[in-house]
Amino acid sequence: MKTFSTNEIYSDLYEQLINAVIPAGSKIKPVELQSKYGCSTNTIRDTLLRLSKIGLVTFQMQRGFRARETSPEKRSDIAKFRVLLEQEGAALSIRKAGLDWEIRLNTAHHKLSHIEKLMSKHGLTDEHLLVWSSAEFEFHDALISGCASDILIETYGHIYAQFRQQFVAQERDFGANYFESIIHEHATILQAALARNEEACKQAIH
Amino acid sequence: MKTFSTNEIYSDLYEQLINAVIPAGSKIKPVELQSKYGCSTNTIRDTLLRLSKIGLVTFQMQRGFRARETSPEKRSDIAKFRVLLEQEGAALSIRKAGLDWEIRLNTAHHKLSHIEKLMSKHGLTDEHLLVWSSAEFEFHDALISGCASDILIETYGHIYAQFRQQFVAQERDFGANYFESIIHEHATILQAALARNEEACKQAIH
DNA sequence: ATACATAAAAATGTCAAAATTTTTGGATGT
DNA sequence: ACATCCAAAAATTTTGACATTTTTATGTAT
Repeated sequence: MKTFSTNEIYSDLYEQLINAVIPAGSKIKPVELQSKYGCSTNTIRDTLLRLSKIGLVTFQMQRGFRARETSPEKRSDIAKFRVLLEQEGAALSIRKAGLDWEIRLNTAHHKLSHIEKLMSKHGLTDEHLLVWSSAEFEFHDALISGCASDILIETYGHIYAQFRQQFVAQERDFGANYFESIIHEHATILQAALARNEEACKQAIH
Repeated sequence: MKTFSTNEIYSDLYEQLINAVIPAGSKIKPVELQSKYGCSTNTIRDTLLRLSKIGLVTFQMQRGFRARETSPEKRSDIAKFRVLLEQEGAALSIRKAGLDWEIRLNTAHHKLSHIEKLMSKHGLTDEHLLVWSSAEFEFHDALISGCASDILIETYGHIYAQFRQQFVAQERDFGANYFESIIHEHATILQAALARNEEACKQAIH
């Protein structure tokens, strides 16, 4: 049996959580994962505590761990909060950041755009989705990366992960034009950002 | 020797961190705390992992724990971010919240105000400072409590704790009029909030 | 002196077992 | 049928020992 390093366990659980392989709200029992990863329950516990920092996992004393719950209200809540942070981060970037940022953003969009084209041509394989997933994050992360606020960037990372966790499971059936509109949105954001137009960018993010 | 329950260990460390008894940036070694709390190093580790969720403690694999670092830049960063969240939370509360919220906010301010009067009359004992500390949080928490966004409230709690951690150590020497102005600011915020004036409230928070 | 390699010490991480707490399932009585 | 109590099972937490990694100290060569 393959043995996992602690970091691999962390990454694996992370993946499973943001892709809702471990469904939102479900209980996570160290004993059950122990055999899968070939380690002690303590190591799992340790890892889950670390994941609870991002908010993917909730923890209560004597009650163990759960994948963070979801509900229509929570999804709306997290989506709005994400918009708030991204708007602020983008606005600050537009105001403060220099050429480095523009390049970084452009590069990230280029990558993302490339994958999105592939996906709209061929179907949506799980493999594509995974690559797209990280490229999409990198784009949004690049967008706010010029804001000069570490705490905003850090928090955004957590919120983005939770956003994924909450939505992926629900929105499995992307309509054909769902992707088209996403692609268009990304382009609009890029355009507004590079034009240094704060208001247009905020609008586009929304 | 007194033995501590795990929750007591957590609370005690929490207090020490936000009051900079454990100075920002300093290393935290489980082995050293073990004797103080009368438990195994693993229990300390566990507790520190939980504290890292709030951001009071940073953790790196194989490098252990530290009280979160501070610097002028970081203080400015966290202060700005706190303002952002509080402005948004207050604005949403003003827009959405009902009578309950007004009452809660009023009550919190009343308590806070009471303590602040005591403090400006008599000096600043450490004991007073502790009570004030929690009353101040309750006021700001009440202010955003009507925003109907759990994730904003949760995040604000973390940021507020970090804010305390970063500033308490630095600003030990409150000038006499420092407190006067704080008292005035709280009153201004309350007034604007109850008048349902978003812009004035945002201004006051700033 | 500085840099580098190495050995000793300290700190951190992992484990399996024991202690504690919560949950489950059934028996009893209302 | 419903609630309550109890015992068994399961899950969680804590522990102390052991393995691994990092840090510190020491000695050697440039």
